[in-house]
Amino acid sequence: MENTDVAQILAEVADLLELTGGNPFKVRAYRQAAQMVELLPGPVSEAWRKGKLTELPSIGEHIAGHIEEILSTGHFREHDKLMGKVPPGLLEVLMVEGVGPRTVATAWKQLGVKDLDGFERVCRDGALEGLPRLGPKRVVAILEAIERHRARKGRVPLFRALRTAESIIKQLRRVQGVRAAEVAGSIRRRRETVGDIDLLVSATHAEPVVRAFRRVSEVLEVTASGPTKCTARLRMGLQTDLRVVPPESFGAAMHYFTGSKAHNIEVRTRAVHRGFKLSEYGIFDRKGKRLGGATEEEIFKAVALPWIPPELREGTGEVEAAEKGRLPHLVEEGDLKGDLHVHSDASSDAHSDFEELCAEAARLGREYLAITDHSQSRPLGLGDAALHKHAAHIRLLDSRRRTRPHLLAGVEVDILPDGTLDLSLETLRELDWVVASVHAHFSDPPEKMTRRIIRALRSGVVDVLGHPTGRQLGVRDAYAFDLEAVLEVAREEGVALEVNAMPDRMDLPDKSCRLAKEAGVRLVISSDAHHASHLGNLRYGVWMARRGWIEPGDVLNTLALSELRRYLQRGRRAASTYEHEGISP
DNA sequence: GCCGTTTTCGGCCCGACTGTTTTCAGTCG
Repeated sequence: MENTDVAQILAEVADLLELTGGNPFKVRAYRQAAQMVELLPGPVSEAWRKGKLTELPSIGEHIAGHIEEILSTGHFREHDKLMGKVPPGLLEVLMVEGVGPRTVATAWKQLGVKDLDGFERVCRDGALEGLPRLGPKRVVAILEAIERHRARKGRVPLFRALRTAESIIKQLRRVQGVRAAEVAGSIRRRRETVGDIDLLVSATHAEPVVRAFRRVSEVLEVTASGPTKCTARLRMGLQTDLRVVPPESFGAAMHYFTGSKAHNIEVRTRAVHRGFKLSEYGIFDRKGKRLGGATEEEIFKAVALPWIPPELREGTGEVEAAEKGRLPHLVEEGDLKGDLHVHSDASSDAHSDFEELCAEAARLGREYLAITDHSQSRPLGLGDAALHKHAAHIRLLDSRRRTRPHLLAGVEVDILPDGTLDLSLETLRELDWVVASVHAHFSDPPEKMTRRIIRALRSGVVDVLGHPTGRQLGVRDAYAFDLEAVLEVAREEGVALEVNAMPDRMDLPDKSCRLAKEAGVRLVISSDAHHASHLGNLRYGVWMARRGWIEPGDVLNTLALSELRRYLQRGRRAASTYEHEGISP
């Protein structure tokens, strides 16, 4: 039982309660608890064993008891009971954007809708349109949203797939005779969403590995199984393919099953041009003599290439770059010196105080943290006066601290619909670090969104644009705007773009990272931590950056604090080109 | 169901937007 499974059960209880008209505050309690569990970096079962569940924010005595029930029995009676009352297919209907519990409950009770197909049917045949507050425009919007939902389906965010994959790998490594067990496929390439899980094992005898795999608790149903290969559907919904190969083929198989398809075709073509044959079993010459295959390095070497990091293997120029010795020296998590987007409990949606944040950041070896709580238009966010006080408090605290991490006084200020900022420029100028983000009005038309963001970047007080596309993996697509126009302004104004490392955001997307680099815009890889435990999530941002060919020099927070301070002084703070208030959007 | 320098009861964010109405319900962030 993994965090995701527990979180899913709790979230489903919230949905089911909502559909049956339960107490909305109870609904919210379950939802918050689910999110807490989902984003916990360590296993929730460990917190349970140590009796520390109730120490987590949003988890009280009741829900801790429920989690215990789920972990120890695999079931939650309350959940089963609710599932008996509500058609389970309705949960998927709730995931359609713009469709909430009231609409679903109405369609269910009045039209007998039981699942997404049924819901689509009543949208199309006009039955839904007659119901209260449901006119033609909404029905059209809903049908479009159903289509988007269907397009997203079948892929899950990397962090979910990775957790399951790593858990299975750990179990396979314990099987006797296993030399190595690794995750391949799009997970290894660190794509932000994953359609299936590819697992690869090196062993002299395949059968025990396949047998063990079939018995793994994550497996729901085995759909195909042979002596060296097994395909199964997992409880979490994805399909997974296991391949067992002999040690002398492991590198070739890793390369083959890591992909991408486009990358493999390029490398294989190179092999053919040299008179070789490349397959998942190895690389061979014309006479069938094995030239290599135990390691990936042997494969690359045989086709006269240096080893290419998996994140680059998308067939987007990495082979050519490798051939010319121009592969980027990709950024690594260890290059990051600090974290420049962190919420303290002064933000209503965050849970850790300065002390907890500093302790965890110290443990992770961070040299500095920028405390960037929300501005006033967020619920309970900070206004000018409150932020002034907050910043003073942060600086005082920092001056008293003798150890790392150092604290920077910052803010995450909202970019309002007209492109102005949610705090006075005077206040913002005082701060060490300003993240500016869009948090509302996501559906502005692209031209308006572009103008809105550009106006914010021209304010002369913004250091970085936070989670630039607003996407939430598996939930919400990026909002539409002209990235290239924004990049141009960002470069002119010396504003960086954030690579937000929240596992369900990973925003900036990889391709956009690459565009930013080409446009001469610096990046900042930040955790956007809302709890001390989230500070460890930076790797998700690093992965996106690596997929975007990003090197340490492209990333501001690879700078030591003294260098960062120097950079900020000669950067946009020196010359503001724009008077914010007077310009219309 | 959670939470508490407004602490064990009684709050819990709330305004904007949209499509639907003719004053507002539902959804979202």
